[in-house]
Amino acid sequence: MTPDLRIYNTQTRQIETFTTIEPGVVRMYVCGVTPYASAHVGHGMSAIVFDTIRRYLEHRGFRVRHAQNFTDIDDKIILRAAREGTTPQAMVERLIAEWLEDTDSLNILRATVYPRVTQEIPAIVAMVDGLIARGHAYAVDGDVYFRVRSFPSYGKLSHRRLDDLLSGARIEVDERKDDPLDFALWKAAKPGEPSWDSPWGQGRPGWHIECSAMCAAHLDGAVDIHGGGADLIFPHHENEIAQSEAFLGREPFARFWVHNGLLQLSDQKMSKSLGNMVRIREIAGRGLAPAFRLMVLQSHYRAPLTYTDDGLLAAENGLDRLRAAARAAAPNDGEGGAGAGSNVAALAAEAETRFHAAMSDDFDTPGAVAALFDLGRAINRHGASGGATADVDAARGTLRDLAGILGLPLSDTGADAADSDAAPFVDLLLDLRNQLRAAKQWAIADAVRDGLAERGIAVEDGPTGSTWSWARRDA
RNA sequence: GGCGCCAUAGCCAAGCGGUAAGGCACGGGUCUGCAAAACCCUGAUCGGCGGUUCGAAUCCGCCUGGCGCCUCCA
Repeated sequence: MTPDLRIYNTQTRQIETFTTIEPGVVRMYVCGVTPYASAHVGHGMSAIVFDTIRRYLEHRGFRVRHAQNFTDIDDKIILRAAREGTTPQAMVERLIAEWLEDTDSLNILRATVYPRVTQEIPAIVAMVDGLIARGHAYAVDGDVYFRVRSFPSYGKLSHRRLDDLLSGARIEVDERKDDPLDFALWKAAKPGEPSWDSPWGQGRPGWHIECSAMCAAHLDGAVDIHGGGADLIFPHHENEIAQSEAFLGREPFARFWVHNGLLQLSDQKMSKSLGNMVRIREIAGRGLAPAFRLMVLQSHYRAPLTYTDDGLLAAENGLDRLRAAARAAAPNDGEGGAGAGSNVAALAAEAETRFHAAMSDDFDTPGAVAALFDLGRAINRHGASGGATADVDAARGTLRDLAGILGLPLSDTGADAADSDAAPFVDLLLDLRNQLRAAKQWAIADAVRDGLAERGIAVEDGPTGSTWSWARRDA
């Protein structure tokens, strides 16, 4: 039997049993990106984390309504577009297309909807208007600010007190605001900026309001899971709560606040503003996107993870191990003792149980992955020992299925070798080489293997014949 | 200054009161013409000091060292 699903909630700081507003349906909103530069691996980590959560929820039988926004208008976009001599719209379109390519490469399922700020202006204006009407916001010179003091529970997500925030002294003082902590819902347009009509004049939305409006428009106002990187807890998510709950007049706006730890690069947060980023397309271009996914999954989603190239390559090696174990047709030698005793079927069932126990416990993907590796070893151990090959095949199926839940495809990477234009020629070379081997012409046979290796083709000799595959690009 | 997180074998990383998962790398074996793969074997008492407990990596306190948020950020 499958254990209850338990998830850590940032707001309560506790692991709670997961329940939904509507039975069988999960409304999940994950803060997306502001497309003003290529996505880096930190964004990739977040996308992988929430994609894995979504996949597991779906595996558990939930229908997941997954919304991820694009903040397609803001200061940085305007600035960057101007610098590049293009329009904000053109740049945004290009980068959104890039984002979808990048997330595809990481095997991220497409969200149910990708709302964009610029397409939600009426809903945003309506919400801002409603907040003014309820006394939670006020307009000044074309700007509109949320009155933080009007929302008594402000700070409940990030566990801050207003007085502590004030003493931070890093809040710029704006005389026009009633209170230094008040934040913008609507910003008056400056000359030349993209802008929209509103009751307060030409302008555009503030940073936080979009997500509230989109949750209202696309997920019926309240959500079961609201996610994002840990750096969004304050002020972004705190402000979202204030806006949404003040507007809706009820709580909670989100039942589970889920935040992933941040990816670090050389012991420092990776961030677009710091410029210390590694782009997703760089690793995808090296064929290491699946390895990156495994690297992320081998650490708990709430813990920070340091990105290193060594770590990435280590994950690739581990992934190869899983792929080999899952490969059905490979009649590996490896006549390990195996023997009777434990049987694969039982070990597969055990791995599955461990997998679900781990995933149900606040998405402990490292534990789930460990179960996968153990199952892989059990398969390899029994693989060649004759016996119940049907059980071994079934275990391979279990391994592939469980890995699939994590978004790790283990299916034959050998397929692309067979499809390659070079295949007939490589096959011919291997055929000739095996004739040489039969004649014990080792030196020439090895020269062929070495020559192929130099050209990126790895050859392996097994008891039933030789196989080849494209070696990983670069290394 | 305020709030919070982390510190486990060479590296990465689980663990949530009962005597340390998993991955990578290293070394020794088996198999192999060789190589590769696979399998087997080998390694930590959990940053330091106190405390609570029959019992703590797991709870509490202090210290040391990292990091995050408080400003745009996944």
